Amino acid sequence: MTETDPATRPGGRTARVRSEVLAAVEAELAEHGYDALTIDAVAARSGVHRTTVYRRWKTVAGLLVDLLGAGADDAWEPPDTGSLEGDLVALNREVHAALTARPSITQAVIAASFRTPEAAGALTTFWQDRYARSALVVTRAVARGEIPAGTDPQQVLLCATAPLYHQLVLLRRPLPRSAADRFARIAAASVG
Amino acid sequence: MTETDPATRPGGRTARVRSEVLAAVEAELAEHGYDALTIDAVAARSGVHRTTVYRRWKTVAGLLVDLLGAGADDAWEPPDTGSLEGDLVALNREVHAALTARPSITQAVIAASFRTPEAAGALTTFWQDRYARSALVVTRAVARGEIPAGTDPQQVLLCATAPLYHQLVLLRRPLPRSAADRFARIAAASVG
DNA sequence: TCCCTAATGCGACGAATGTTGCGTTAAGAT
DNA sequence: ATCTTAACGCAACATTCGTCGCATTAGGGA
Repeated sequence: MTETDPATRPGGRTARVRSEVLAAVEAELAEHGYDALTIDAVAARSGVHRTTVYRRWKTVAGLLVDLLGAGADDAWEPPDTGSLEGDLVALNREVHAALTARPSITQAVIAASFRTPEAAGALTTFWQDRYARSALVVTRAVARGEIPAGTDPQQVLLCATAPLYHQLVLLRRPLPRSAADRFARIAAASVG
Repeated sequence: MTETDPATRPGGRTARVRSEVLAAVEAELAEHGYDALTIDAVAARSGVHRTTVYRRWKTVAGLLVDLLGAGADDAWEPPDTGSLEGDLVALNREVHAALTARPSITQAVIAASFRTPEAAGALTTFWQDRYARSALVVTRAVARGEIPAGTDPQQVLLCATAPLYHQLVLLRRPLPRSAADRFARIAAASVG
């Protein structure tokens, strides 16, 4: 099952083109932001022809989805600090870092998700996976007897991370990391 | 100071055109959703000429911003039920209703805010105003001695409403109204 | 090394999008 | 009732976006 489809050629030039294009996307994102992220601009910067980008990625959203996938860590695991509060604080700091990075790929993909269904699908899949894995911090806390059994993991995680997304993405206002920590503590206390 | 700019003509035909166009926007939004919301489609539906729409509203985002402004209630006040928890529950129900309406103008404007800066500005202004007014429910609770003085209103409000936006807008998953109530209670308890 | 063909490059095309100049209509002041 | 001109209608134009057919390049197996 390790064999690849013989009709495809992922090596050599194809791989080089892909990395060049994705690098161009990131650079363009850093310089001019998501608004100026055009297929033509990416193609021109990468030196790859317009048609090639259109054929392989189809849309701007496709480019961002690929970039998100390339950067995604399949081995990602939620932090394990020994306490629910510590875990949530660490989680929130990851989210905070992802949303305040410049350029923030997450922010760009969120913006793209409002344009094409594929980007929206990719994003919800990504988050669904992340939240499913993160549920571990809650079940561990239950196992430790820290919080009552039957606690809904999704509710705790939403309570912790949602304010960050809302403030930084929708309200578009700055949020210090200390505030991120505070929301994590509130979420932990809400089930304590 | 009640006199209007003599160089402008808000009455008669101009007003009629505006209402026809905004009605077309809402109808188009209800039928085909935000994706299909094109200047041309709106113009064709309203019977107004393309050029007119381009000149007065410039972009799709401009149309939605105007629609948001037309629907905004300047006399809006936060609910006053007598308790912080009751107020927050009522507030969350308003947010929940706005986000689950079909079509949801709020959802459409959020989508538009990721395209053009004007829409983003209009939205942040709108929310800033709403959150500023909503702070009253917290200060009232402080005055009643329900919660300690010095409580940050913004933090409480974020804690209550953010999960709704996150789940319904970004995660794109359904959220029953009972869950909205629950998040309001958590927010109230976090400062109790 | 040679051969097959997937992947890319290239140019041209059509469609959608946005702009401009000018004539026409009607709001509102006199 | 008359006049001025803001707002609108109209058509032509420019630009951007996405697609298609065909030539060229280069992976990777024989």
